[in-house]
This record gives sequence, C-alpha cells and structure tokens, in this order.
Amino acid sequence: MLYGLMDCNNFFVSCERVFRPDLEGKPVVVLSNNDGCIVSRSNEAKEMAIPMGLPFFQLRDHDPLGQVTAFSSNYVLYADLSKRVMSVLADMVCETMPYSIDECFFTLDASHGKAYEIASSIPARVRKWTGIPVSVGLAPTKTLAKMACRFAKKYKGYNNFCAIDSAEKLAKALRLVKLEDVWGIGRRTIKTLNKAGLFTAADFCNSSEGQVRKLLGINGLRTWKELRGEDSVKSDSVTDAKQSICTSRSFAEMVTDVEDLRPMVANFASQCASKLRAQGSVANIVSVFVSSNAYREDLQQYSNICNVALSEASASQIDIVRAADRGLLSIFRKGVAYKKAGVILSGIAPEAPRQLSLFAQTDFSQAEKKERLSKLIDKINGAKGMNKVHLASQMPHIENNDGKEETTAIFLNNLRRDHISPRYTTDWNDIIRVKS
DNA sequence: TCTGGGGTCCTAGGACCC
DNA sequence: TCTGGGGTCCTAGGACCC
Repeated sequence: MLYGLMDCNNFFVSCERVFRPDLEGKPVVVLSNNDGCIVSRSNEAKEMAIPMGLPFFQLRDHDPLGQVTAFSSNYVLYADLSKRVMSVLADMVCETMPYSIDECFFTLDASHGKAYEIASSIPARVRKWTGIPVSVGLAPTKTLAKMACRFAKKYKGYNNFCAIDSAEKLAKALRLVKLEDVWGIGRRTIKTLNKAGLFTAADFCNSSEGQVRKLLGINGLRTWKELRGEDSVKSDSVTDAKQSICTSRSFAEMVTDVEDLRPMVANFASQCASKLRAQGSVANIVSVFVSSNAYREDLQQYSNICNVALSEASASQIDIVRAADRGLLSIFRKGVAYKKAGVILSGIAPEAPRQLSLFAQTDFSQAEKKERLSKLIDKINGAKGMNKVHLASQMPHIENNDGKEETTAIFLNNLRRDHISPRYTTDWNDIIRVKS
C-alpha cells in the first residue's frame, strides 16, 4: 500500500484567484484575522522575499511600489473550496484522511503502476474541476509522501506530481533534503541535530536508533522510522474527533471594560459549543483566557486562564456560555487593556453514553430541555446564518436600550477586515457577475 | 496606528498508592 | 540512626504542525 499527500498550492491565495483570474501571475497575499499578518503568499510574492508571518503594516518595506494585492482572510470561501477539492480527491483514491484545510493524506492499494497512474492524474483533475492548483506526493510512508510533495511543488519538471517509489529515488531524495525541511523536525530540534553533526535527511537516517532516541525522544524516532520506509505515524490521529476545541480572537481595538468583554467571551463560548455539537461530543472543562497586548511594553502586562469544571459533561450553549462567563469574571482585572481573549473546551467525550455526576442533582427534564434548545439553535443558524439566534448574554450591553436592533455579534465589529473578498460560493448576494 | 488562530503529542515533576 | 522500588494519574509547559 502507498501513501499519498495532496497539498493545495498557496491555498488561500489560490482561492482568491479562482474568482480573480486577472491576478494570475501577479504577487498576491492573504492576511490573518484582523489583517494582522501575511499567512499565504503567491509564488510571485515569495520571489519578492516577503516572509511568511510578516506583519501587514511592514509589507511596504518589501513592496515599495505597491505591486502586491492583499486580501483579508475569507474563511467561508476557503472552507467551501476546500470541501470541493477534498471531494474530487475522495472519488479517485481508496481512503482519504484530511489533515488540514489545504492538505489531505490518502492511500492507494492498487498495483504499483496503477497507483502511479491515478496519483499523477490528481493535479490536473482537481485544477480543472475546482480551479485550485495542487501538488501530490506518493511514497511508502506519510513523512516520505510529504517529502515527495515538496519536490512536486518545488520543481516545475515534475508537473505537480512526484513519487518516491524505488530505493534509488529514496536515497537520492534523502541526500537532497535538508533536515529542517523534514516533516516533524522543527526550529528547536534542528539545533540539537546540527550540533550532533547531522544536516541532511540521509545523515539522520544513517544514525543509530539509540542515538536518535537519546537526542529527540520517541517523536524523533517516529520520524526516523518513517524516513526509512516504516509506517509509523498513525492514521486515526489525522481524522479523529477533536480532543480540544478553541475559539479566540485578537481585537482591533483593545478592551478595558468587563461589560464589553463579557459578550465577546459569550460568543467564543457559543461558537465552541456549536463546534462541539457538530462532532457529536460533550465537554467537561471550559477554560477562558485573556491577555493584554504583549507588543505594548509601555502598558501593564497581564494574562491569565481559568479552568471551570462543569458539574456534568455538556454541549449545551447555556451551560458552556455560563461557565465561560464565570471564568472570565474570576480572572478579569481592572485597569488592563485587553488585546485577546478566548475559550477552550477540553475533557471531551462522546455525546452518549454520558457520564453523570454522582452528586449533582440532575434535573433530567431541565437537561433535556437544554439539549433540545441547543439542537434547535443549530438548526436555525445552520439554515439562516451563524448567530441568527443567540443568547442574550452574547449581545453587547446597551445602557439606554431604546429598542434599536442589534443583529451582529459585537466581536465581529471589533475585527479589522479591510480587504475582504465576496463570498462567491456561499452567499447569493455575492454571486459572481458575468458581463456578456 | 497596525503584530493570527487552531490543533496534537510528549515530557518532567508532583501527588498518591501499595 | 537508618529510609526501596514500582506504579498511576494529573498538570503545565514545550515542541511541533498547518
């Protein structure tokens, strides 16, 4: 059996280009939330030496002539195109294991020639059916498939497909690849390895098992085995239900008033609860964290996290929002300008059978009501749009409530997105117009 | 002026048990 | 005065990934 990896090229930029073909061949970047950092770059932008993660306000230093087109991130669009790309792939291979929004492992157990033929035809079909350019690597293990995919992406001659499918190719690839470019070798461990005289993937492979274990522990050992062709990265880790769920944001404007912060945290909690229900789980712990602006050394620095244990595992909007609010109030400190906050759910378990508390006085009819209410909220919001129905605590506090309508959650207002593109594929109002 | 968000796994150390 | 050996579980922090 062979592993494949399909990786979308410069995914967010490619999504924007699907509906802006005029930007083909031009430098384009996509920004993180709040238009903070550059998180996706076209090849042309990479050629201009614009680094990944560059703060947007520093772009001018690298682009004095203003040639670069920048987009705010449009996750609704990217999620939809990702779904399309994944479904095209799923039709062509045995099993798919989505790894991130723009990457997917897959297996092919057809005979060798057949596997090669199928995998090599993926890029053209995905491009034709979705407009997204992808690269594909094929090899005996996931780590090697990653490596093959790097080659496919890096060298034009490969036509977006590369297989490491013979001992000679493997030996050559290992010699060519620098250790820091191997999946699983990060910034910190590369220093340890370089100090030990190891610089290429081949150097690493030729080390003894004992030395690798001593230098890097069992994580490094896994990578070592994978490079030697031994399947060691589990597949279920790629597809299982999440063990923690987090929603957090940095704010465009810093927040000082607890009454401004509370509805924001309520919204994060509510979003977490929706994600939790979507995967059919319940959570035991609700954590809330807040932090000041670490870049502003002139201001008071403070950050804290509070873990609130639920008396009983729950996926209810009401339970989770309430716990988050309690947590926030316990760590909120006056006089701090907050830049970021978030909610994390953990202690996650399947929805049923549920572990009931021995001591809590469970009112079953109450629990049942909350559950039904949550499901109803999901149904309405699923059909009518996120946050159409929400709890009162998710609304900003209004001093003189004159009945003025407030339909947008406050945290969306405190988010900078000056360069957002239309939701071409998910909103009728944004559907593309064609002049004839 | 402006600096992202969401995950996973491992390790070390402490509390506790027999 | 002398104070072993072998476990488990939990947590915080670090490293990695996209």
